[in-house]
Amino acid sequence: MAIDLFNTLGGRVEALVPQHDNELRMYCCGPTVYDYGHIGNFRTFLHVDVLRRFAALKGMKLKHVMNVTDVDDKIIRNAAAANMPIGEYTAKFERAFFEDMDALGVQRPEIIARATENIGDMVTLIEKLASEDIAYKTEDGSWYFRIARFPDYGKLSKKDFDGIEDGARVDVDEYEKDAARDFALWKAVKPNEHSWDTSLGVGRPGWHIECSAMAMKHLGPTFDLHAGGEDLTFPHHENEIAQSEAASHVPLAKHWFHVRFLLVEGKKMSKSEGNFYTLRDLLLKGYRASAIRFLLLSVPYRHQMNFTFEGLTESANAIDRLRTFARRLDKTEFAAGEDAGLAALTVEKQRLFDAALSNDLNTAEARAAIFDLVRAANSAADTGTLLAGNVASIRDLLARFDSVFDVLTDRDQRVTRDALAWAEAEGRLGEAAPELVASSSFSEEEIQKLVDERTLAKKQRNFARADAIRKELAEKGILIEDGKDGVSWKRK
RNA sequence: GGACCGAUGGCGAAGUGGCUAACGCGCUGGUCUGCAAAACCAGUAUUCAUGGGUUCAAAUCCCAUUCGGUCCUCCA
Repeated sequence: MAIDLFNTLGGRVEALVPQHDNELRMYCCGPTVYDYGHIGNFRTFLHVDVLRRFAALKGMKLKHVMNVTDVDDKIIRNAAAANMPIGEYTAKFERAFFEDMDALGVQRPEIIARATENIGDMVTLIEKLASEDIAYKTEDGSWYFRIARFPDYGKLSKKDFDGIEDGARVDVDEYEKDAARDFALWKAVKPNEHSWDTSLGVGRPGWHIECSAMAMKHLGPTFDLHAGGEDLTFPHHENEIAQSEAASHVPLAKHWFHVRFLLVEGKKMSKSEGNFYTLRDLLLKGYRASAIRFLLLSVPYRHQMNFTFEGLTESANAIDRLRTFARRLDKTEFAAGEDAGLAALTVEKQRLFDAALSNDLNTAEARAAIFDLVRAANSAADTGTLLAGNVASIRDLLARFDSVFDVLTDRDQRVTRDALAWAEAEGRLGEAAPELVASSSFSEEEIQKLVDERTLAKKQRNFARADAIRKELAEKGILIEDGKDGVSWKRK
């Protein structure tokens, strides 16, 4: 079964079918490494992650290229402000970016392409465009793309560029361009700026050219899918199409995948609204990485989602339900045999799970299928109709779910510890929630000692002491569960 | 100003012409438990922003209004 996916280019849902050898060749616009990534950035990368994981589940091979923009205006400005060479500055934030991606369980693309390491390919592409008079050089030494030479301009963003829109801003500084909409391919060097001395002159690449050059270098002139946040549709992706297709004369990408923006507490996320959060901000507030991942994935990628703190708590609770069930499956000795009804239900839920993701990556419905299974299986376990022969298929479906959602394995403690260590190194430990700092310094040995003491007290029917210990642990975020198979605990 | 998207229970959210409007969280009651927790069971929107219209039938299609969002040159 193919994956049906909305294609911005066609404006409708179309089957995603790899063109070569069942290998999905995809390019995803990556980060500009000038600061720490925020949750809006990660919503996009997380949904691209779901796409690649589900494609792999459907048996496709993956060749996923992501760029790292490590030279641009903001980088130059910020590095200068920090009095650092841009390479050192971007290395710091690139490292932080991948740490965050790891924290959220986002798989690494097969190929990471840095702009500064591919200048030569960009120059070659611009020269090719220049040879056809599509690129032209202005008096200051910059190079621009002549939009008049690319009739398809606007096909992705569905814009009609005949005439200038009312209210549209037009950059009056760049008066030397032939047309207002012509965009920069190569920017002439300015004083004290990082630059490259090339056949085009001394300067640095424009924003869009890196993606065209690196995508075609690694994936060929036409590949299966190109992804990014919704804002990139125009001008970035439109310009990429223009640059690439004007040179190659074939379509750049078959499918264009755009992830919608999120709201934070019902409003557009912005620094001035005070609702702008990096991943690290949230970790220091005590929210778990898995809850952040699950929340960001719970609303399908084409819908606007409202990111709230209440939602994070809900997601953490929902994950606890799943993890508790997975533990129950592992720890319980089920009676021999197989319940046919439950076996059939498991098959049906797997069908629904796959169908939901195949239907334009409907993560909300896929999730619902798994919760249906969990309720049915818990119920069956309670009434004794979950039998040993049912366990394997239920476990398989959970694993299938987790190969896409990746929230069952608890990596949260490690991620939070790393975030605290980072905060300490950066002198930002004061931003961390106090109970988080207290809880993380509470070792497993200490916890286990108290848990054992409580178990002993219970045996002696000293319930006052047992309850006091339980309360003490609860205040440090440790939750005790007395089960049939002994006492266990978990961090809240 | 122009183009485009959205509004579903206490909260998040699926569903886009036809069975009792998924699922998660929360809340209330019950079972279990020394008490809890976990789990299960029952209850929790006669109703899908508002007002009109089309249809045998609308949360789903059409029009208007209100509100939120994206884009209209470097923001995921």
